[in-house]
Amino acid sequence: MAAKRSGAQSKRSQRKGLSLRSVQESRSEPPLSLERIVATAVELLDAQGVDGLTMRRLADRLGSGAMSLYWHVANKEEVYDLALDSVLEYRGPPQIAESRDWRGEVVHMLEDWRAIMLRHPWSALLLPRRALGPNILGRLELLSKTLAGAGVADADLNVAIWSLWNYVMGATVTRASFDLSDDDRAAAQQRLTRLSEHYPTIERSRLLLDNDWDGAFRKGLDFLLDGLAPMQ
Amino acid sequence: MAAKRSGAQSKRSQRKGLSLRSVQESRSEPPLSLERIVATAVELLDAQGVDGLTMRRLADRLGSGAMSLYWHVANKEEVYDLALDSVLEYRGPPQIAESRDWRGEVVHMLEDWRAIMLRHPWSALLLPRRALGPNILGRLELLSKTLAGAGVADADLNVAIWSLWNYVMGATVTRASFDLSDDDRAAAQQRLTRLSEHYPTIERSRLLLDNDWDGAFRKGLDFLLDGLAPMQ
DNA sequence: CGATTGAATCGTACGCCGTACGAGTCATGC
DNA sequence: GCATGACTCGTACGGCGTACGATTCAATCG
Repeated sequence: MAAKRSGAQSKRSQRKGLSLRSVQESRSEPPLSLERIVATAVELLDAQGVDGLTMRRLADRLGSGAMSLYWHVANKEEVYDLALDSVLEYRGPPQIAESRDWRGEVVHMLEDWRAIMLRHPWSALLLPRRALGPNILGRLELLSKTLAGAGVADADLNVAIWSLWNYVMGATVTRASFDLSDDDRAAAQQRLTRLSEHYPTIERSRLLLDNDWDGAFRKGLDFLLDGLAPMQ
Repeated sequence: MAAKRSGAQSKRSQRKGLSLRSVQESRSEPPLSLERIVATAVELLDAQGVDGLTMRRLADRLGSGAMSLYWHVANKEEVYDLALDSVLEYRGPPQIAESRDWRGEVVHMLEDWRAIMLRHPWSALLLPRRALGPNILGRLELLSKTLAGAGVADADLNVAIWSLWNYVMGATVTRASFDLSDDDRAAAQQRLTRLSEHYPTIERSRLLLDNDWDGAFRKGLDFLLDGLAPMQ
């Protein structure tokens, strides 16, 4: 059915875990490394979008042959996985004491999340098609812990988390898709105006045009949190 | 930047609009038509997923040469666009009188929407990357009209609509992505269990495992609608 | 009636993609 | 000095989207 993602392993990762150093010592940094590959992949994705990333281009940018990548990485899918997860690292909010303002913390976490994905629009399109990496799971865990700490019962936790996650994902994906099609902002506006000509209510509310996306995101989030609050 | 989608036109659609009949008359139905192409593309997408659709395969299934498709369609992107929009047709709820139970209507529309996209998981992955087709816009318009009819002020309409849309999109995309990676349900469970080992709260809530997706969707939706209600 | 047209089909070919395969390089430890 | 194993990469294969031009065939017109 879908893509198989199970058995794939880079030759590198098949080795147990020994002997990382040796080559490391040479003067000018080793031309290839997983870190450099992932970082360059992110650069490329930022610059060219999801379809702009090809193994050959990636290798070119790294000054190596395309096939050299496959020592460090099992296949292109793994590059996508690593690039996505690498961008989603999260160091919590200032982290003061114990469970102060849970609502503020949740809002902060979710806005940070959204901000990242809007900064890297490809990530919003990629995420639904990739496995959950450690950073994504880490964020989910943190969200769960915060809500649980705020008193949400275990039974309600799933509803709470999925509601928030879904909302953020939807807002991010939608927004990113609008950004994507804005090759030329003015032309896009025109196109949308022409499109919404026969949709009077959409037209009247200027739904597709000058939205205050950030404000709308916050308001919807507040509605959800209002609904969630009685659960604690 | 992103893909250009502007100038593309099938040779067919460049012709004004005359002379549709002629060939129609031959005995065994004409081997190719936009309708057949789109319908077959949907079949293929249902069966093989987003990446399973290729022009050659599509043509094979239609018993024609690959290049013949390009008479009816400008390029592969257009096939995606048409397939997506074709699946999203909507005939409203029983449509009784004027603005009865607006909340019930909204819930019905959104659950129908979600149901479709879960029935065709590829559509959830496609939608964020495609332009808004007439059926999608039609659904948005209907949603807007219902909310406006329920008394939501124009100023609040955008927030209301985007909140709901984002939530539905997120829920759909997330759910579809879980379905996607379930080549083998049992193996997937195992993998998720192993993954969540180091995420105690996720583990405790069994967030990734036996969720009542439908119920959770309804509850989150109710929270949103509760929040929206005061606007009317 | 034959000639012309234009709708529709399709074979071939090009440039790109991911990656299998195996040969090459080179530092290390015997 | 030789074997080993980490790492790099050239070549090649099959598949992709699609540009281009030849082909077929029914309708139209003189």
